[in-house]
Amino acid sequence: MSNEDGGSLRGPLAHRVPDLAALELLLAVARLGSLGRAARETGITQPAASGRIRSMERMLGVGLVERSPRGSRLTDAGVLVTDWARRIVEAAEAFDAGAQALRGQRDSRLRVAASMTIAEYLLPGWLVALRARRPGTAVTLLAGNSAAVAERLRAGEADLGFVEGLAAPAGLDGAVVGGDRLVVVTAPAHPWARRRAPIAAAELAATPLILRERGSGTRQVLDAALAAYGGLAEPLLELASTTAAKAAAVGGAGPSVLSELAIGEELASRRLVEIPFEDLDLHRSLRAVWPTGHRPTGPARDLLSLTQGP
Amino acid sequence: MSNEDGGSLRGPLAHRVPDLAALELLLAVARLGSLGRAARETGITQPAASGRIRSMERMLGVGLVERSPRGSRLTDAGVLVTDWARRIVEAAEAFDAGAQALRGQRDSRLRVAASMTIAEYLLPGWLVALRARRPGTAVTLLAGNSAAVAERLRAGEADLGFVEGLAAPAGLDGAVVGGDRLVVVTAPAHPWARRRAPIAAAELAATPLILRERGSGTRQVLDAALAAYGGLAEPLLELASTTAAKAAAVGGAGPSVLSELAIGEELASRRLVEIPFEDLDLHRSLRAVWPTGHRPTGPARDLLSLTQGP
DNA sequence: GTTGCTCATAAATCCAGCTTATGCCCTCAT
DNA sequence: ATGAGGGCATAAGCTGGATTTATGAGCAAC
Repeated sequence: MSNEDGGSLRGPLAHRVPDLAALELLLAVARLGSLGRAARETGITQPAASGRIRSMERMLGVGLVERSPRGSRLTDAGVLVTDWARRIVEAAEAFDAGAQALRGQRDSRLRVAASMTIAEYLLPGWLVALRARRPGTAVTLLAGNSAAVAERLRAGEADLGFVEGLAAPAGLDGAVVGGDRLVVVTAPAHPWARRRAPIAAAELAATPLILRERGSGTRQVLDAALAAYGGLAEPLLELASTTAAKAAAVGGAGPSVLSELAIGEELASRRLVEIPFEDLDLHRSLRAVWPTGHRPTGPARDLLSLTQGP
Repeated sequence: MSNEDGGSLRGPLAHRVPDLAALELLLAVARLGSLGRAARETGITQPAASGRIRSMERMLGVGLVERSPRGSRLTDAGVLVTDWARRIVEAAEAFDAGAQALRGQRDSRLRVAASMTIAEYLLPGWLVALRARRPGTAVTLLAGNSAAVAERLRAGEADLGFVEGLAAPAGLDGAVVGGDRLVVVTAPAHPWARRRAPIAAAELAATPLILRERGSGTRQVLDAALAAYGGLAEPLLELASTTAAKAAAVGGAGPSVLSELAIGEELASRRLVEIPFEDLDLHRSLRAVWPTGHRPTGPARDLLSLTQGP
């Protein structure tokens, strides 16, 4: 009776989750219906594919593929596993698209400057879509705050920018490509999570919160909105990154106010719960921006068209 | 000038994305501020950690951490990469939680039966949250259609079930834990994507669509809703899985009607666009269910409480 | 100055996974 | 029937990447 129970923290994730190559192979098998064909597509030999699938099945303790002399089909469990695997692969594709842009090729055809929030949460998805639609478009990404983005564009060092905020920076034209909203969140165990009535603005203002540091975009919006209600109370914690603030809130340190872009996953899995509030507008626009008069063309226009919802 | 451009399909993802162990290590470095501490936490030696980070930087072509004699901090690029990496790791955690449940331990304390859709898209997140709140709860997952879920519960072979549909199956009590909605989608290039007016129910009924096979939950809901408008036209394609239907729609084969749970990613990256329609209610409830009178207790109650939104 | 933390480098080792080379099974067509 | 072809499994040998141990060097605090 060692610690071989169905528990959780018995080792690094990498020992319990197959590597990307194996997951991609599984997706190929699901799509092509044959280990051999999947192997060929993946650029390995058939025995290698056979072995990889087998070791994946051993690792998970579940049969994934039903082999037959005329092909392979997924088992019921295999269908589920394959769908879960697809999530990992999609996240990896976003990572890859982002990382490639970060690398900053010399011969880049499209130079994008974006605020941190957008670069973190939205841009990778857009880059994946752009890659699907216009393969071979080399993209460079520069991340910085709104002022830095504006500066790059004015200096001609970027072709297209993305910023969040209430208005487009001076000297730049723009188009709204989406919205963001700050939400009040707590861990599910916090008393606020059991309230039925919305939090009043004044109560929110009077409560010590977990916040980003003064100067961050999130903090500025909140400061402005609560100014009419006496301004923010002394923060409970003041942290340098959205991630740190999120982690503190998840850990139950107290209520926080964060961008809904940053906490989708946490809300879905109920590591955080959203607390309704009233009398406040914590929306902000996400804008694509470009130098006044220089309407985007070429690759920049391609990317822009991806971001504009129907 | 080989194909070493900033393109896309120059090899398997695994060659351009670090493995899970490296990504976890990066997250640990970000959290702990030191390669050595991160190494210890990850269960490897300091030189191994140093090498892993270095090879990751070489792979991505970007510096990620700034080393100093009294610790390491992330670079600007490192912050972005770390956030993107976190997405992959979270997807891997969901995979792991799901896979472990699929394995079906003997000594399981909680046996869950769920419909495919819920097992695919929602359950892994719930299991991650459950693991965080009640570590050591061993969960077994059985996936099947609504009838199979009901059967398991009545036979006492499962403690808690999840089904989608308009009403709880006979003999079972239930509670709504969420909603699902069928949406009309096309590839962005499809003429419908440029329409401004919603699709009328009659027009939708008359159009050949990419659909799941007759008998699937999705198909049933759509059939029922369109019965009043002359019923569904002959399908354009009839496919055996949601994934296949999605792939066909993304490929531009035509319009499809799919669960919004299944296409979140595709909508966000605009590989698919949602087409508004009118005069139809394509909502369906997601319910937790249990044998009449046997209100869930223990681990089942823990899981149930996770799924009920505020 | 010494202790303690940080990280980098070097050399030896070890293991995991690949490829090549087979063999068996099944189906289909001749 | 009987061969041809596609599909998968097994065995053996090899290669390379990643790890560990051992050590050195830089900086800070006492």
